[in-house]
Amino acid sequence: MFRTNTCGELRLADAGKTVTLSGWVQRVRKMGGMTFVDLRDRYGITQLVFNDEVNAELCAQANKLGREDVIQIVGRVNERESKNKHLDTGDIEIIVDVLNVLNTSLTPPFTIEDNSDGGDDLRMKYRYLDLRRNCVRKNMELRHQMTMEVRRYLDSKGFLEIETPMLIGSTPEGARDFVVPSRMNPGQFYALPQSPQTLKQLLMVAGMDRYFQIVKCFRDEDLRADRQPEFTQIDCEMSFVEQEDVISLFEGMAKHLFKTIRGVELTEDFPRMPWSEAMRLYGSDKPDTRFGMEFVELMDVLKGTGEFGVFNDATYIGGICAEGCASYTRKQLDQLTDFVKRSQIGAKGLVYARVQDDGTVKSSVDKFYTQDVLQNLKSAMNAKEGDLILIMSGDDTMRTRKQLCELRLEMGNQLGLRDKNKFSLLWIVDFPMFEWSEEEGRLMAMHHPFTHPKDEDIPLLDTNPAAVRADAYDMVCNGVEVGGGSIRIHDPELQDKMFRILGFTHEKAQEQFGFLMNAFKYGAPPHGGLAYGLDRWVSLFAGLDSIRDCIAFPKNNSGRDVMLDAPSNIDQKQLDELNLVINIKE
RNA sequence: GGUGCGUUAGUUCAGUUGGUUAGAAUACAUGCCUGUCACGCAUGGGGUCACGGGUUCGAGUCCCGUACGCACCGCCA
Repeated sequence: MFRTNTCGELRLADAGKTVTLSGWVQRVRKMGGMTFVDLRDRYGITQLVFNDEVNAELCAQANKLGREDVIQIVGRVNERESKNKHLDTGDIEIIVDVLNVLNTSLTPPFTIEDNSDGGDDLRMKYRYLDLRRNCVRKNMELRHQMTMEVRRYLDSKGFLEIETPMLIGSTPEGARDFVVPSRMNPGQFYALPQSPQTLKQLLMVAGMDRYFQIVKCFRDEDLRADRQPEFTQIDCEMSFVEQEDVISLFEGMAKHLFKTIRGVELTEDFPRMPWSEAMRLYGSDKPDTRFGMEFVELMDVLKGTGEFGVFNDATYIGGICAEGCASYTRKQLDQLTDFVKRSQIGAKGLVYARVQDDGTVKSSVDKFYTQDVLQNLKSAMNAKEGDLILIMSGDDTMRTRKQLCELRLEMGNQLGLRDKNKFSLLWIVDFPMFEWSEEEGRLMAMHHPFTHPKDEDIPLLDTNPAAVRADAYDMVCNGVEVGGGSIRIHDPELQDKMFRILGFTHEKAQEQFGFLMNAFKYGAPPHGGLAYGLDRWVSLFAGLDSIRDCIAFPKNNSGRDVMLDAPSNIDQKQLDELNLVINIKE
């Protein structure tokens, strides 16, 4: 038997017992005639004691131990003379009688401690060592607990967990597919699913009226701190439901997770915000509502009321009010201006106005406006003495709002309004059905082509498709899209019409999605669903900056697994079998 | 495809205006130490300053390019 107990469970009550423990050597402290060893496993740390006077040979053996050696010991649980409050097992120690070295370790490339000295790149290369660290292991445990609670909740609601295939057909609509060559079908390829979207709809046709799956999805797009090429969705679909049914059931799941994982009881319904409202107030379809600072449109106040050409030429002028920031120095304001001018935000400039203690407004455009106009600005912004008004303008409303959104988030950061322990959830609803793609020169589905238009907007499909809204909904928490879904089209004719608007010919639609439209001809029930991003949920609950930290073996920024050194070249034999020729352009 | 920042000891980093032998901390090794728990003390080993080119009497330091990493934009139905 390798162990009678774990390294985290022995307490004062166990004093006197003879136990066997196995684990990794965290640290060896040699005190001369006495040696202490911290023995670690995933449950905790237990201190081992070796005494030169009691057993010189054993103590000498302990002195030779190195970090991360794997050992097994037999010894007696002893009450400590001086207790360690920082350790759960800090009241006891083990007086060792037998020491077996099960395996030795090279000196690890970074220290296996909470505050490791290792950088990200190195940690990823030796991820199996990184995972030994408390803080990383805890993320894995949290992830496990969350998936368990998800299964518990959905099972209690009658959902079936059904696996769908990983090798499916490629669809050009949406993200770029990862593809897998087929040996048995020369020249043909499988694709890895971007999501099991069509498959879960087919399960609805099959009568599996409540389905879920905790499932890997694959998208061959560039990575970010919150985006991995393979990520995990909690994918769900239900039949005989309307938008309201889906929202309330999955709001229930969010509440269940908050309650069971964070101990937070959310009693209120999550607010609903139409997409157009989110864009108007926050310039984003995933607003961080932990703080206010909503946009105020200022066209009426500032366009044509003064000699400032930038505003007079603008098609959108918007402002935010930073409470108590009138004391910002010139340097701070210049830094904010630099922030919005950075190429990624790309604004031309920033206008600011301080509300001074005497109620007058002092702005960077004073010479163009009368104090009366500036007072109008103050009241439009609902600003008070000591506040700072920040204004951006442009000739592209969406673009300018997006820039103002970045500024708002930056101000939120500077003012400490984005507290990781505060959670602000809401639903964004009434998304537009389509958005115009400059690149493709056609309308694209904003959600996906299977999304049901709002019933009252269906007539607009023929006359003004750009104005059609969809039965689509996203759940947003702290500025992160944690999930989204929609009611789907179950009428083959409506689906066909949708494809036509998206620029598919009937033949092309049949070729790519014929399997779905054919299935719809055999009695498809009304259905809809939602998918939560598991990695983002775990990150949110763990307070992580990157989803990488809650994934056991993540990819780096370039989509590489630096531990496995994947992707890699394959043998010519493999290429031949697959009828593939490598042709890399210089 | 693009923007910004970075790359110096095993590791995390510092390195002044371009100037003698490139430092610190930590890790590692050795020794001392019987109650430590970030133990302490002493000693020691450890460097292709990412790579290639350029400027210069002289480059870790300045310039150009490449590679890699991170953050972001585009992209992500």
